[in-house]
Amino acid sequence: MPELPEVETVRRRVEPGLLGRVVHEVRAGHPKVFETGSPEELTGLACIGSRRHGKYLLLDFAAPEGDAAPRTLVVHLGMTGQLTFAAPASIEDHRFRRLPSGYQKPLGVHAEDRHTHLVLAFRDGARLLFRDPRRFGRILVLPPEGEGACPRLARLGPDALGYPLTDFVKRFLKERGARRVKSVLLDQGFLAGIGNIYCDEACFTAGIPPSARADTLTKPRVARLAEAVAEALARGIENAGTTFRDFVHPDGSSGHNQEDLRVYARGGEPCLRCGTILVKSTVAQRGTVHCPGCQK
DNA sequence: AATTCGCCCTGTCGGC
DNA sequence: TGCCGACAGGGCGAAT
Repeated sequence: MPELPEVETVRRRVEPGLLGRVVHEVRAGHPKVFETGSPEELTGLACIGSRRHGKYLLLDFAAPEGDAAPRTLVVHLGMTGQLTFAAPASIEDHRFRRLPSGYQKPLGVHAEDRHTHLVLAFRDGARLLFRDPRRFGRILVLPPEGEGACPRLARLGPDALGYPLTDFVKRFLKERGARRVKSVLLDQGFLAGIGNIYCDEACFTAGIPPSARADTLTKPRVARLAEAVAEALARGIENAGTTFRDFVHPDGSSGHNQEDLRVYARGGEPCLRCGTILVKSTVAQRGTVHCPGCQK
């Protein structure tokens, strides 16, 4: 489930291939994937840069000569979204799919299939593909002035990457309410980019149970939580994202942060720090793992 | 007003 | 072996 580190990894790795390339042809798949605007509007435009806000990837396009109106392609990967880039001469790998035994995948770009919902074919033959079997992902095409008016983006709080710890503490204390800690961290309006994996990991590092009521945390513990969130995200990016099943880099390769996780997906296994058996439960309607020994 | 619930989706996995 | 229910969960609108 692509969260901030996964999206940032995709952004960094897909941008070099996109810069300067001009969209020649657009193929769109399932209509429900497209929420606002149409990808056809990108035809003739060149990619001039990329941004990210929380889990949203924003690709900016402008006319090479400057006569057509610019557009921003907004991509949310949802649960199973994959954004891949095929260089002009690359060969499609029809074996591109998850292997039953683990996260090793053949290198290559997936062939267009029934789950491919967007293909941007560039003039030189390169292609950007969006594939999403479960279709929780969304694609929006916005004019520059449409960004502020887009409800999805407007609802987002500040991006979690590089967010000042003092601001985190201040706003957490002010906005936490009677919710559980996990509920606050997952709230994209509070902070944009944290999902289930990095939430559980940060709570473990901070020694806070995800189910604790947010309004019971003392200020020092909130400060620890802020640090833990920053640390979890930074490590996720260093490790190029977490690949359990579907997440892939634009070239089809995998992240390796899954080897560095302390609690997520480790329910029933011993805690790496104290040996206590990790407990799996449901908090804020999400599968949650924590260590009863380390998180009190 | 704040918080929780139900729904959208398909592939995978465990149990029988 | 094969079928089937449970599960994964981000975000949004509805319900409480």
